[in-house]
Amino acid sequence: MDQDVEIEPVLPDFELDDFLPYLLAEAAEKLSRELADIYRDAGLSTPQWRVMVHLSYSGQVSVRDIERRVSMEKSKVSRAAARLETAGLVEKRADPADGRLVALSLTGQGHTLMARLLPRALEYQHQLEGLLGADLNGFRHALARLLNSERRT
Amino acid sequence: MDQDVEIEPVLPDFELDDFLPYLLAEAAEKLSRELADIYRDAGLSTPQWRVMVHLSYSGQVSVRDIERRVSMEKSKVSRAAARLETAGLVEKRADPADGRLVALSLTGQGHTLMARLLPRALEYQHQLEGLLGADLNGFRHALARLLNSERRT
DNA sequence: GATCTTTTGTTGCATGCGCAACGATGTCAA
DNA sequence: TTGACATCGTTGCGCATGCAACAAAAGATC
Repeated sequence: MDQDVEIEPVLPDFELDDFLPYLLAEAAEKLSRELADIYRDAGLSTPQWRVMVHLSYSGQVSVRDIERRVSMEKSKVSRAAARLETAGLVEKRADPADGRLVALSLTGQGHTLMARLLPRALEYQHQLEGLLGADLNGFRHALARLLNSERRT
Repeated sequence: MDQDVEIEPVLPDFELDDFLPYLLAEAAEKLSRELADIYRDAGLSTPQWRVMVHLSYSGQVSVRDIERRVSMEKSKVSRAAARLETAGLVEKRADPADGRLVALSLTGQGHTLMARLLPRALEYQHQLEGLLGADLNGFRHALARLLNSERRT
């Protein structure tokens, strides 16, 4: 009778607008784009921005330190650092204690730049916090849970 | 006296772990990575997955439709669709009404694949919802606010 | 000390991306 | 109908990325 009719299983109801990984990706991309408006004028790419931020409050660190702390591939960090050095914003020296390590630090120029950019980044953060209002604490709590959770499988 | 001493402005206190754009980016990347475990076995890339999801509940659409709906570059959609067609998961036909449009739709094979993958994606979603617990509503609310907000400056 | 392993940072290579340019089709106005 | 303009999808190109391979340095083991 209907043996040559393709039986297509019914797909479950899937609403993309309710799907958390998708929503989170969209929101993250939007915030990243808006934040980039702050440092793009200074000629910084996103990886370069992250390295600069890390150097701003961590003093003298190695590539490996940044890789661990900011979860960037070490090759990404290495290339970002190379360009920052060329731009005169970062200084690369050999660690005297361990020859494998590279000691990255801000130059005076880099320091001056971050003194200009960081307040604007913080202002943006305050804007976001104001926008979230009463949901801010729950939001932070939820993010922390997601970041610290382990995959069940 | 100290006229040749470089005066370095003090950088504002900036804690990366409290910075919302960074936290959001980290969480989004983590969830995306975990979700990818579900569809990577099927040989799908992330853009391909998004196209498949959209086709799963939108029926027959054009490249432009997906571009608008899923906020992917049209070139990205185009290439993803081309590979999905090669893989036999998606069918590309010319829209009879408008020759410029391409009518994308799932093949039987694509339908079968999504019938297998979508429940697993939903299960992952349920895991996340369970993890967030009481913070879920606030979290969703906050995400909606961020996504719908307009840049002030 | 000699040898093997581990760690650190850079580089080569293949791949995917965004952007612009393009051809093809459709729309509008005169 | 014709010509100017808009829209859609693909493709070429430059560039960033992730991964693996690599050299240099440090550590471990004997």
